[in-house]
Amino acid sequence: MLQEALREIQRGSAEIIDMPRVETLLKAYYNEGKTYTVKAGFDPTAPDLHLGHTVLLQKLATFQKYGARIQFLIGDFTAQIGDPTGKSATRKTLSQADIIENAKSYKEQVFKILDASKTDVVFNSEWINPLGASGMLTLTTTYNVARMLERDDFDKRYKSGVSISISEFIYPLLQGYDSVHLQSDIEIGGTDQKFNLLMGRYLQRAYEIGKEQSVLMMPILEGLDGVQKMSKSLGNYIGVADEANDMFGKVLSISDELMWRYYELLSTKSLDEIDVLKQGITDASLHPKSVKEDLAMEIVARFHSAEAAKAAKEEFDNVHAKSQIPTDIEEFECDGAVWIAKALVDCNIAPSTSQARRDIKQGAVKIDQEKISDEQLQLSKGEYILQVGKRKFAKLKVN
RNA sequence: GGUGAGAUAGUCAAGUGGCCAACGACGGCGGACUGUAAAUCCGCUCCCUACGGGUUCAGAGGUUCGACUCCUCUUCUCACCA
Repeated sequence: MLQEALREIQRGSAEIIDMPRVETLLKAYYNEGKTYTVKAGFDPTAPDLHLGHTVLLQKLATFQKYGARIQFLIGDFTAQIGDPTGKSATRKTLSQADIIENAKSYKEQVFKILDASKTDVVFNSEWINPLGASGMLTLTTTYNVARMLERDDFDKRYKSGVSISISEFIYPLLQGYDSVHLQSDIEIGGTDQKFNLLMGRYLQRAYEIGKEQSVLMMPILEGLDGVQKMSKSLGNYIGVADEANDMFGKVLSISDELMWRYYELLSTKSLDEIDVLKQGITDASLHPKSVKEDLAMEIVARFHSAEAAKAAKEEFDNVHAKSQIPTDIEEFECDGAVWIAKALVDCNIAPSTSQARRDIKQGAVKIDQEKISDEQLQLSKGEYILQVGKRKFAKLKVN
């Protein structure tokens, strides 16, 4: 039991600092029923989560399974500074109302994964504001500039002459102080957070609270392309709020190799179960596609429902395996005869008439399942199902 | 503060007076093959009801029949020096 717990906790992690202590905590849980705390910090600015964010949540859920109480920290105070990740420095400050609103949508999304009864949602302004100037000073005396400059991106920026504001130095200190206040036993975060995570450990020692948190770092999840990290701006993400059909399709579009990565980081299947799947593919008793479908079903079910997952799979089979038209297509209307290229643009399935013409020329455009080749085609009165490529559909009603 | 280099389409990167809507690579899109996988092959990749027209090469002027290419100023980036 303990061994299994340890394995699941280590699963997929990039690095764990002070694993022996994690072991001690778990032993205490199994032997004496003692719980422990695991902290993870989140930015209140972006409640728009994608699967990359859920890697961390998934790990927290694992901890919950093995006796942890989660400190879900919303960094409302630290958000005013902005983590110095090297990106363009200043970000706009959020109003109190915004933060509350964001926190609310966080909860909606997050508790699809986490057990709310074992989670405390906390805001760090709660204890940072009361610190006051003297508290802040005390905090800053615990560290020095030379060590602060050890942080990789500070080092690079300093050497290349890019400005670093003093407030950015404060950021890691505050994040570390959160761990002091919360008396966290373990903190988890992305690998890019290493410096800040270790700061928590260091400050707990400096403040002599009688423990030093262990740190568990999760790797950054690759996006659909399998190369770059999953991010909204790269467009290679699966959003937790994505439509069930979309989500299903996106998961199925990943490569076989990436599938295992997703299994490891996102699935709730145990490592043993996953090994069985891998074995099945090796000896050809399982088809990779069906294994991928299982993963897609699991993910869709998590954020929607089991029924939605089933429906998504059926829809997918219909559309792709049997190449039928999807059941749920966006509808448009227009008046009078319409030029086909214009119609494609109006229905948002082509970006410009130039592109639409090219698509037609290349045989990518279908009307009611029939491939067309005439760029000059005029659509007269009636209803049409327009299609560009394999994925873009629209229904157009010409009046 | 001084000196030098540079700013080209989604990104990187050619192009130094007409052959330039601009080589190439990547990405993206489409097609073939498939499992809407990967790999591979082929085509497309500024806009416009288009064998033609329009607007592009940091910005503003100028020289020229003609400029991404030359000149001036402006803004920004980078390197070296201080």
